[in-house]
Amino acid sequence: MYLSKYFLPILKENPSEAQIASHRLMLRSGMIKQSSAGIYSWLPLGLKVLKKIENIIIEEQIAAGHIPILMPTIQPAELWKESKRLDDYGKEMLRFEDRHGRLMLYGPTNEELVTDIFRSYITSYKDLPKTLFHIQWKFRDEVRPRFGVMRGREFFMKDGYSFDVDKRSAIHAYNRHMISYLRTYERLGLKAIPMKADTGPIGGDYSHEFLVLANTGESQVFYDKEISNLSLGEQKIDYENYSNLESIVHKFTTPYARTDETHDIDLFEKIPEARRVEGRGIEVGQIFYFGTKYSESMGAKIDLANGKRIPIEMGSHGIGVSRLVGALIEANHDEQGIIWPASVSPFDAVIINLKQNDHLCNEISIKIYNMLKANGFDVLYDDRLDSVGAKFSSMDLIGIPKQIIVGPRGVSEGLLEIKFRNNGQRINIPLSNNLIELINELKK
RNA sequence: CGGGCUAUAGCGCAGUCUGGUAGCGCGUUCGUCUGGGGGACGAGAGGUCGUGAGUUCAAAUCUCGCUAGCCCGACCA
Repeated sequence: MYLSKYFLPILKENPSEAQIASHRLMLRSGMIKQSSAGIYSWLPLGLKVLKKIENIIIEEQIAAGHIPILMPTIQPAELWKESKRLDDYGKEMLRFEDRHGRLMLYGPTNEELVTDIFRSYITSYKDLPKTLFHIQWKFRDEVRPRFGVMRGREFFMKDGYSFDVDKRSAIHAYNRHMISYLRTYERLGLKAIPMKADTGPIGGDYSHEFLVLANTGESQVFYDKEISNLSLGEQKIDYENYSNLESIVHKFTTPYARTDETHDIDLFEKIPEARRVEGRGIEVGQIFYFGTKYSESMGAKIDLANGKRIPIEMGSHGIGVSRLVGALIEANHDEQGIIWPASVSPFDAVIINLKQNDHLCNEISIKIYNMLKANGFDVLYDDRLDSVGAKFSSMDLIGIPKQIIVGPRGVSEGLLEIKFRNNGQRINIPLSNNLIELINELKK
């Protein structure tokens, strides 16, 4: 993409409404534009990141055996009457009437809708287990939206719903979600810690929130340092294997890790002092096994082999996709701007032409651009006529991990320069005919 | 939902107290120069001062209403 042909409305000054880094940087780098309180348009750069995160989530959910669907944003209120949540939800739920006077709502979540789908078709234990998920816009009419996309009213969320014949199978679904989420966060370049969450009236041990450590986070967190050293790494996961998943989940849920909601000071103080960590975190996901809460009230039942009819065991599992964009920036930025992890960066690399009037620099920049595109890289070419400083600053701001710098000085010596956004290091690369050295460096 | 604050050019702000020609920086347009960290000079364009009423010879400025947005708290993925 030639920058001169793109739509990248960068702001030089800080918008007055943005208080925290991610919000400020998303506005400045032209990723989003506020439409009204807590509601945003996603501009090209922001949309690219949002879609990259979404794709990683989809890949990992499919790898875990879960099935994508898409449910509507607008739901009929009748379903919520059935589950008895219509009144419980209060003013957070945006309600309105259609032209026939039927009460509708903009969905804040989809348990009712998905349970309705399931009960319409599934009647036998032979059809279970199944997990359906979708990634869709949701709306919660927060009294006080803030922090940009981290606490908007409209938000993009992955929510998955598991349907199982019994508790053992439902817990396996829970474990699949735990592990597929851990893998997702790792691929996003984030350290997210599963923390024991409040299960409310249902009780039990089967709810975890995933928190990204950041001092702007809204939750107070307490954990054993050991848990932050755990990672799935490259290990292959067999999502069908009950005991294998169980042992991984056991490993990740044994060390103490809780938010202030479930914090137990006595347990916390049993951890050796050197390993106790207190901090703040941003919640980027939650998994929850809740048994027959909705299947019971909404009549989603199956026949067993022995002819008995029982309500389906369910769980719901969510990842805040749009919120993750903010969380990623909170975790990856410096004074100059955003520093994208390669997996979610809106572009793989940017070519900065330092002398836009120079024939040689132009020729070489264009050649690199075409060559990289042909090799499958998504490259931004900063071909603006702006001064060098303006180019460097704005490219640092938008945070592309690798900057390929083409300037008269290097070109005259037959060299290109790559600057790495994360550590500021620069290396020289010979300017060869096939650019193989450059391509290899970008593949790293 | 309680408490506080703001609204003036695309963005950031001054002007409001003490009513009288609407201003600054950045950006933007044109031209010349410049070209390894938001460059220089020159010339332009751009505002019914959030909105409605009132006071006044005269309102960005004073009064009242409304709307929108932000901050603290309660709440929340």
